[in-house]
Amino acid sequence: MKDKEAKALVKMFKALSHPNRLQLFVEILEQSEAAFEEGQDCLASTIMEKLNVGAPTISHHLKELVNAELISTERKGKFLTCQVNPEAMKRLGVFFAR
Amino acid sequence: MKDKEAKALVKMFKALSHPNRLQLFVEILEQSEAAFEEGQDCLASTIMEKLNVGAPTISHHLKELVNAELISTERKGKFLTCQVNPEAMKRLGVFFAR
DNA sequence: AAAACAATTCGATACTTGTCGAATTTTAGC
DNA sequence: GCTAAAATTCGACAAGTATCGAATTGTTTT
Repeated sequence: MKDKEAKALVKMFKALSHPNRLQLFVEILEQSEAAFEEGQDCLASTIMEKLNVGAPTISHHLKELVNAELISTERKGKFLTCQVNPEAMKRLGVFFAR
Repeated sequence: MKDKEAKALVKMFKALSHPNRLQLFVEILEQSEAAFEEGQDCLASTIMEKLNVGAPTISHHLKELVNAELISTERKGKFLTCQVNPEAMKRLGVFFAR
């Protein structure tokens, strides 16, 4: 395995290696799946209520997920919407398919 | 997702979230794949030469991989053999298959 | 039994990081 | 413009952890 690829994987795993961030990621994942029916839902505001942490912490965690390229975010006016990055899912899926 | 399942996943991700441990895991993974031809190879001794860390550190990292149920170990006399846990691979594969 | 080798345990240390409060920025609605 | 709401930035602190050296345990070999 190339060093570059290993680094990318480490970054992703690290991003998912904390309870709050994993939950954050799963929420976004499930929201994405449910996004067929309704419009995409926002986050920091919506999810902050589910997780028991403050806004600064959510912001920090989201940035790490983005930095690991697990999700991407988009500003929609006052809100911030999040989407799972399909590339990342595929990449990780392949890694564990042996 | 159940809390118990989330905790297990976090443990696995944390175990893979460090460069040396990921490399360790990948080495074991590749060794397992190559184990059809030859006999299973041992580790701390063999792998320690590839990774640039001391024996105590390897021992510590291996314990974490075992604790996360990503691998299992078996004593073979003086040596310690490692095998990837297929259950874990499947579990993680499913998680990213969406 | 003695020496050599593989691995583990134990403490200590340096570094990383999750969280918060306070202050700041950005956008919406009045 | 002013106020409220959503999100970000900043600084600080507590907790966790990767690594090492030294000492220890267990096993093989001579």
